Amino acid sequence: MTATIPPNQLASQYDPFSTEARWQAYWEENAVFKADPNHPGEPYCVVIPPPNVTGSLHMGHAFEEAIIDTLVRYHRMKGRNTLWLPGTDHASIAVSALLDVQFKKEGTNRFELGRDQYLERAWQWKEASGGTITNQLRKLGVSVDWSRERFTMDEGMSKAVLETFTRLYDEGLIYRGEYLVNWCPASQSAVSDLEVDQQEVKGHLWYLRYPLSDDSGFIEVATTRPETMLGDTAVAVNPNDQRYRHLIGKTVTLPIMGRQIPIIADEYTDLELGSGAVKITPAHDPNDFEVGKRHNLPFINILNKDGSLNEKAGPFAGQDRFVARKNVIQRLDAEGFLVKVEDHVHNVPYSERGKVPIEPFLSTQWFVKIRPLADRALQELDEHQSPLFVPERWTKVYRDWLVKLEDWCISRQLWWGHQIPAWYAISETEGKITDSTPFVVARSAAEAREKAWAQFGSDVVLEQDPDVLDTWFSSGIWPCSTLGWPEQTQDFSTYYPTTTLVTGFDIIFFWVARMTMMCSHLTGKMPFQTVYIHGLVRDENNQKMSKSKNNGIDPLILIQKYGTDALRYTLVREVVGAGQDIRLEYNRKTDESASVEASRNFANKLWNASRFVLINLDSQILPSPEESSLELSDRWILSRFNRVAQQTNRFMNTYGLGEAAKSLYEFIWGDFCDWYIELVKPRLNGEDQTSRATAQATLYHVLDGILKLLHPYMPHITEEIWHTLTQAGEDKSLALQAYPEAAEKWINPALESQFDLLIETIRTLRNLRADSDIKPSQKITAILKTESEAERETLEAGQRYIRDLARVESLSIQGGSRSLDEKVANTSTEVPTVDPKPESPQQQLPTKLVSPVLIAISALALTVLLLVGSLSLLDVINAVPLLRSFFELVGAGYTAWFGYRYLLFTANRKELSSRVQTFKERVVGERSTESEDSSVTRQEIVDGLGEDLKQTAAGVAGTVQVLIPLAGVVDLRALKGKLQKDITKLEGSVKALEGRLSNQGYVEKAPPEVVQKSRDELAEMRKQVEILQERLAKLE
RNA sequence: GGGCGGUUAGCUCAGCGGUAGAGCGCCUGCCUUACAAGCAGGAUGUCACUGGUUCGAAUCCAGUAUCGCCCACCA
Repeated sequence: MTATIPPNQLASQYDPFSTEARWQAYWEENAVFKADPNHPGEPYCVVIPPPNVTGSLHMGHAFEEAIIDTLVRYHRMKGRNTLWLPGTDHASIAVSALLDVQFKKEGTNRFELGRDQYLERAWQWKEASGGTITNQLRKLGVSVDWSRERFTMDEGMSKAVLETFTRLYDEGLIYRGEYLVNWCPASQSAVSDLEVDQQEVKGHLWYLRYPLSDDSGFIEVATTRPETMLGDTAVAVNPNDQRYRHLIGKTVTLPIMGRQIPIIADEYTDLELGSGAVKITPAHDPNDFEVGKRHNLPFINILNKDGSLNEKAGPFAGQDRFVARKNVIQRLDAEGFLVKVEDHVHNVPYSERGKVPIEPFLSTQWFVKIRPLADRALQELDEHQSPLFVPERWTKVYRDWLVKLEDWCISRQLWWGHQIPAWYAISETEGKITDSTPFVVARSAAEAREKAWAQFGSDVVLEQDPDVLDTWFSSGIWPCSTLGWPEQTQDFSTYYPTTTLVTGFDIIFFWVARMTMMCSHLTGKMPFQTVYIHGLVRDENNQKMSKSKNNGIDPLILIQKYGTDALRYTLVREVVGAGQDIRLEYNRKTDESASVEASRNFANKLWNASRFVLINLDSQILPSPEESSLELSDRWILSRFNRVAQQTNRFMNTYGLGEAAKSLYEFIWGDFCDWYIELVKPRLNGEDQTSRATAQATLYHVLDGILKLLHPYMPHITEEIWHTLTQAGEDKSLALQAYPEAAEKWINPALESQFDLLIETIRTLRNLRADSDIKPSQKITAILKTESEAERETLEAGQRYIRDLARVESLSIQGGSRSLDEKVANTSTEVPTVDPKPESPQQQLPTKLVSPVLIAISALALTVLLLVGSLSLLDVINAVPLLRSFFELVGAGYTAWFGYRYLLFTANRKELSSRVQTFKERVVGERSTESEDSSVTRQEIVDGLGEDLKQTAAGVAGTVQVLIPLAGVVDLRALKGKLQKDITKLEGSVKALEGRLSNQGYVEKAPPEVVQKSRDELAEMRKQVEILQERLAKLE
């Protein structure tokens, strides 16, 4: 498995496709993620939110699995005893609907087929296509333990379901009874409250008048479902309603049906609404059901299971509910009972799966008595903050729901699922299951027989309840049943309770709450410590992705285009802490996504950085860098590395996956690639073997750490590179290596800020060069000058770095550091050093007169020193003999001039200028013997060495002055404009700071360190303004 | 009707009391022997609005607007 391609033959573009497939196969074949209960470390267990076995992978899965896998891989590398358990659920209603469609095509239906044949076909279907979703999960690179894969209808889980049902029944927490349920006429089954969606529809409000039975007039009622009047058994008014008080107790004659129904008083009736009187249909409306119970009204069911009206509907029997609605209205209108019709927008409950309006329907069903279970969950929440929700705000949502929760209808009139383990003694009720047929609940048919014999004698005839359980009943025990419960297996004792449940907010009620209620009741322990709730992945228009809108974005298409790591990284980096919805950029015409492409580019960047490291290593295995030989840049990257390791760990421990992903990106690209690799290049090609070896070791060490840090986010590419880098054998996987911990001793903020100054200095130089029209290939000499002791030290410490970078940037840089000044001073006895505070150089530089000769000598000495310094230090210059290098001579000239003008003093310019003239002549002389391009530029520069030579481009970094000669035909006005703009901007900041510091309140009340910081900043900015103004003046 | 979340650069989003940030896009210059899926540099903001608290508010509080989500039995 280990990559054996020589590093210099690695492709310059990363190919995620073959790589990802290879490592996915490797992980699975080698059972890298197989959990071992005996593994040391604190257990870390996640059970997968089981996708529907019918399903195929959508973006929501990709998002969720990416989050889980990142967490799981992280904790595995942290040494936890890790298990991520995969599986699917049987999705009772979804599969039934799917099979119904299939059978309809074949011209049959489930009732014709019969239960056994139906189930046989269902299982065939499951075997054939149930693997789709799990194979797609594999393409995400999920680090699950496939050996522990479960299905909610497999043997063990079915056993757990039986155990749960019988136990809850024995405890009186499951009961059978006749209640109003949500009936889906499409699937012809009851559904739970949660499986009902309210949809706003434009309907009508029909006003009807019911004649009082004593012919003394009418009472007016309004309804949105007029056909239900056929089942009315009362009219209710509010007891405090003066208008109707006298009618209470009287009866009305129900139109069409002709039966007399009472006018009753009930607080439920709203005085303000409609006519103030409301028709009561106890068998077809949840409120009316309650009213009916309170007043002992008859319950008249007018509906069949398929949504048509039954014989209780009189003349409308057999008609579909919506056909009947029209006909009832027509009849009422014809007979003068319809008062008026208004347009009316209202919410209609729809069956989530069946996509048709549900009917409140009176039927006998199985229910879970929810209060004792919900109260227990509430107690866990209130007393033990269990489970802990992340983000915290979901706690309230969860809690509120538990508080108002009502009994849960768990029976479904379907066949695919767990058949309810209740056996009816049908011999007691003439061979039929009726509402009053006695039954026994048992774990098996044999046990049922035993129980029934004891109760009804051995001639009892038993029939199992035909209904199945709500899918969520089995999903509700997923965390315990998948781990072996009710058996006390080693897995169960080790990994239960699980650590974290990761899921979407839409599933808190469906699943999370049911797990907390059921599992805690059954095992005495909450099923997980933490619930991490993520947002939704929205489409490019910020729309929720849904089948009906057909706006889903197929993760597999993006994976094919950019690779799994790229998609995963994109999704995870968008997570950030808050659990917000994320929007995925996507172009439907081209199937492209800019944000996933950016992640793909990041993978490629890492690939190429690694290629660079590999190419530049001598041997594959390197020891850690020798501490004593570490250079500034080495220490800097090590400091940054350890800081980012610290951040990553911190973020991951608080579910800040997005922040962690972003900080890694910035470190890898912005620090490691952009700076460290660049400045290490000269060392790798240089003569200094110690420096070279140190750079190599540091590169190796940091890259190795980067791969480990990034592995949970981009598992495939990191595994690939890591094997090549370390030459680890097949027995090793990066996924099982220890995650880097931050070594605090390497984190050095002072050094990092030193480095920031250097970076800023370089940036200033680059800008100056660009502004001065100096081509990248041209070598120039620049002068850095500072009056701050700290900055001077930084520049000195960074000299090597600056030189290295200068080489890369084709800059040759001379440092105006004290050590050089001292050397200058040592060359002549009386030469003053730099004035530390040249407020305005012209006036404030030392005015003490020194012999012109000495001045000249000093200037020359300085020049030579700098040149010699350059020679010994700069490879650039090695390439060309000293005096043959035209540009360096120019540089030398400039240096001399600068040295004269700014670094030394301004005493006798004339004298020096003659010396400079000498330089000029020599340079010109040299030039005539060499012909190089861009001679115009050179000519100008050379000319510029004389008296009309004044102009330099200047910038500041901190208060370090950066000066370079102007070259070529430069647009002075643009240059000045730029300077002026910088000054204006700075002056604005100065003003703001001055304002703040002159505010007594601020100075007195703000923390001293904040005030001091402001003072320092103000001082620096003022200095910068001065410097820039000075430079501006020089350009005039 | 209750509850929750969002409103910051052209786009997607971080930041959540001390001088406004990233990625993408855009502009300028570069095929520099890790990477053009790249390098260097650059421009861009009444931080939705109005008040308040504070020495200081994008950040905290109150309200408004607006977009979105969840829950809810109103005939």
